[in-house]
Formats: sequence, C-alpha cells, structure tokens
Amino acid sequence: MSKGHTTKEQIIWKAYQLFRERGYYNTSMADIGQACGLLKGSIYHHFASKEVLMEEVLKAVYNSFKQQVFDVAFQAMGTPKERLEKMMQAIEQTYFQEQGGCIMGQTGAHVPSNPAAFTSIIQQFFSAWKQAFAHVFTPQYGIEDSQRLAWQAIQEIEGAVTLYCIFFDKSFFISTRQRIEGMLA
Amino acid sequence: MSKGHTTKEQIIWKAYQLFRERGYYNTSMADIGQACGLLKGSIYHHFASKEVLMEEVLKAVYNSFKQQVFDVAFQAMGTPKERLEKMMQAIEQTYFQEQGGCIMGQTGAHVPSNPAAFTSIIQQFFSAWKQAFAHVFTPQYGIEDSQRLAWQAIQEIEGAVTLYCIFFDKSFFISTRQRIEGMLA
DNA sequence: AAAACTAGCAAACAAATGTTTGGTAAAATT
DNA sequence: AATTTTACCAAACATTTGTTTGCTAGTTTT
Repeated sequence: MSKGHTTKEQIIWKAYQLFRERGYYNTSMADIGQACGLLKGSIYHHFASKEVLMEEVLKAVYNSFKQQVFDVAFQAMGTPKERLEKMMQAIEQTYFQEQGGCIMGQTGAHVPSNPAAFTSIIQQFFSAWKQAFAHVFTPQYGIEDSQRLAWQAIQEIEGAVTLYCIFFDKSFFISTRQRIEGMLA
Repeated sequence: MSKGHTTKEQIIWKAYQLFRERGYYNTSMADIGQACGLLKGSIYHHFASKEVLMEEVLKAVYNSFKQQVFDVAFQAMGTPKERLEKMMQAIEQTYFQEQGGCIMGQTGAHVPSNPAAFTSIIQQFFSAWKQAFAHVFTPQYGIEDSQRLAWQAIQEIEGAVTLYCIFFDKSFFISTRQRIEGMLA
C-alpha cells in the first residue's frame, strides 16, 4: 500500500451499503467516493466502471452469505434444526445490523434492464440459498417437499425484509423466523 | 381535448409500466415521453414533475388494486373462500399480464432515500391489503390469527413476485396461491 | 540511491438528466 | 367569427452523470 490506505474491500463495503439503501441507479460514483473520503475519479483506480464495482459488490455479498449461511447447512456437526437456527441467526444479523433491504432481491426485481452479469450472480445466490435450506429440511421432509419448503421460506424472508424497509418493523422477520425454525422438530 | 389526444391516464399507465420494469431512477422523462409518442418536455403540461407523476402512478396502482382486490374481500356475496380465490385471481393477473414485479414493494425497499409522499402511499397500500386478507380469514381463524396469516400471505406473494422477476418462473406464485387458498376450508 | 509503481487529486469531458421557455396550431368557448 | 384554452414541439437551460486525462507525492522494488 502507498499514500492513502483505501483498500478495494473498503470501497466495496461502502458501495454495498449505498447500493442496498438507495439502489444502484440512485447511487452515484460521487456518493460512493464521498463515503470513502475519495473523489469520484479516484474510484477508477480500483474498478474499471460502476458496473464492475456493482458486480464485485454482489459477489462479495454472495461469498459472505455463503460463508455465514449456506455452508452452515452442510456442516457435519449439530442437528439439522440447530444448523437451521444458526442460519436464521446469521440471516437476521445480515439484514438488520445495517440499513436497507436485500440487495439481491431489489436488484433482481429489475432484471430486464440490468446488465446480464448482475442477473447471473443473483440467480446463483438464490439457487444456493434454496439448496442450503432444502438440505436441512431433507431429513424430515424428503427431497421433494424440502425444495418446496425451501423456496417458501426464502419467499417469506424476502417479503419480511421488504416490509421491514417500509414499516421499520422487525416483527415480520421475527415471526417468519419462528415459523421457519418451527418446521423442524 | 385538442390536437393530440394523449390523456393523463395514458401517460400514467405508460409511466407505470416503465417504473415497474426498470425502477423509478432508471426511467427518464425521455423514456416515458417516447413510450407515449411525446417529447419529454411535453409531459410537464400534464404533470408538475417526475416526482408528482410517480405519486399519481402509485395512487393509480393503489386504486386499481383496491377495486379489483381489496374491495372483493368485503363484498356481501360468496363465501370467504370464494372471495379469497377471486382476490388471488386478480392478483395473479396484475402481476403476470405485464412485465416487472411489484412497484410498491420495489419502491418501498428504498424508503430512506425516497420522497416521503411515496412512502405514505406504499404504507397505505400494504395496510389495506393486509386488512382485506385478514377479513376473509377472520371467520375461520379469528381476528388475531388472521392478522398474522394476512401478513404471511403478503410476504409470500412479494417473495414469489421477486423470484418470478429473477427466474422468469411463474410456479413460485402458483404454489403460493394454492397454499393461501388452501388456508380456507 | 534510482527506478518503478501505486493511490489519489484536480480538472476536464461528453452525454444524459429533470425542467423551463416561447411559440404554434388545433379545439373549445364565447 | 373572435377569443381563449389546450396539447404539443423545438430549443435551450443548468446540473448531474459516468468516465478520462495529466500530474504529484508517497511507497516499493531494485
């Protein structure tokens, strides 16, 4: 590192917060620069374009979720229910320790006008999430029903996060979490 | 009417389609004008600003939903289940006959950076929706449980619409609809 | 110590943004 | 028929947008 010590990871994190809270198109490079204590032009030393920056943000969110949520489902230790609870705990933290909803769901809602690279990552994100949920459901519900239940759980969580943004009320997620955890005995 | 016959309602409808498919900030006045066969400046003869136009779009969506969905819940005729099915049918049509997700949920996801007028309409929309669902659930589940079930249904539907946008797959909504209709005997 | 590299600033860039202005021709009103 | 109103165009407006360029000073490598 030289003069300043703004790392790529720091820019990605700040950009993530802004994109998530205000949306991709309502966040300018100047906004991101300001949040990092940089001029907007300086960001281009780290990222080729705003679009590439967004891609890296989405990838980082995917990896973070994979590590803290998806991978837990496939751990050897603990009962499926315990692993599910651990996953739900991590999900809750992710959505409520910072402001804004689900950047994947929000960005995904505008697929036809989005760069294809965004869509690809978003699809992978939700597919991986479904597989993780389905895996902890399978011992009790079998493969087929678990797929269905996994999508159902994701849908409810996405809805809960949306309503949280609108009404500033965590309770949608709280009861959703209880319902999902209650699916395993 | 004089020369051309572009009505306010036509502009609202075109703007609705664009806002819904691409988001508020990713839709320009030039885009809306083009969709109406107008120059962007001409829209200001009908609406004071882009923000006011969006407000009218949200109000129009609210009114349309109220007429075709919410009001059905309180009709005198038919069993609660029949009315619920009628509501779900109208919801399905709304979301799948045109492209894009739920403009209320999408816009609501960015509340902190949105004009307060947007948030107000969006909150009213979801509150009215909850009350309508709860009303058809009440005979079977009682007042308290019906509230919970109503929010749960809305969450699932919002999630289903989001996933539909991402995977171009209606089946999320189809099974959600069956689940919700199955809640009433 | 010299050379090469890095991170950032300052300024400029063309293009796109939402909005305003002045005019025109058709329609509605008188 | 004269007047006013309506819907729209054409052009300009100031800002903001994402991006590029040239330069500087610190850091790393040699």
